[in-house]
Amino acid sequence: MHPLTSQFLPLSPAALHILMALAGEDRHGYAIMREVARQSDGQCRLGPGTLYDNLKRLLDKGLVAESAKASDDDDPRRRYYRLTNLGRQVLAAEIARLEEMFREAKLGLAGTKPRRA
Amino acid sequence: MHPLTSQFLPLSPAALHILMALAGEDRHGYAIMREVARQSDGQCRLGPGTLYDNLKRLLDKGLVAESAKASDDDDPRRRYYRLTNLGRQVLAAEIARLEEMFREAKLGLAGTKPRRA
DNA sequence: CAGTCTAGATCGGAATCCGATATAAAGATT
DNA sequence: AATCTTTATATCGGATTCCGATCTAGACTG
Repeated sequence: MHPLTSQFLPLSPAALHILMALAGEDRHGYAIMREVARQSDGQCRLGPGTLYDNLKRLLDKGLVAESAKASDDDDPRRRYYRLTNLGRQVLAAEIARLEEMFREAKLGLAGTKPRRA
Repeated sequence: MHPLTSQFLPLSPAALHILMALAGEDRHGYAIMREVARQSDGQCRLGPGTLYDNLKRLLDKGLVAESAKASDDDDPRRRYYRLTNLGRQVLAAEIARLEEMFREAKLGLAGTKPRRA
């Protein structure tokens, strides 16, 4: 476990979803909300309170930064966000962490008889 | 997405960890706490408040049930819990859901240039 | 017996999420 | 131009969840 990223783990569900929405490209706030809903097939929908609350915290922690506008003819109200390098590392670490645990859980689910402690 | 399980998703982190701790075998409360800490390399530690709060809710929802004692010479204070069939299905569905999203996120992380929305 | 560990459980406070709400610009339609 | 709808940022009170101190007490060890 990397000392660099472990202080940020475990991520809250909302933070995880936001980082994942930004994994592929920079997005503005409203687009993040839409992407989270899309990625999760509607299972996870962030309201504006949750989004901006979490964005603020992620900005403060340096996992996310504001990024430049897409272009000069882009909607001028939009504020774009991107993952920092740290944010990418933290997201990768959280994914690795959970996937490792899922591996073990799936082994347990594959068994049918409860074994006694 | 199965209509049977989707009403229970997304799971909160604590609920997910508890279900995973019970995936392999029945455990009593204190052992669940220890297993969660072990599975997550100490990244996630449930305090007693979180544990019993969540256990109660999982019991109410039918994802977890109390189970028989391990043996007659087991510590008599212990209360054992097990995953119900529904609990197993919900856990499997949550893992599948997250793994699918991780697949996509990892593709995004693998790219280095931010692409514009 | 005293000390330590195991085990169940509660509860007030802090943190996080929900979602209604507000404001307003941009786009579409009439 | 006026009106309606969608996009976009943001706030905030209330609800929910988590934290962890705390309590009680049994089991084990020396």
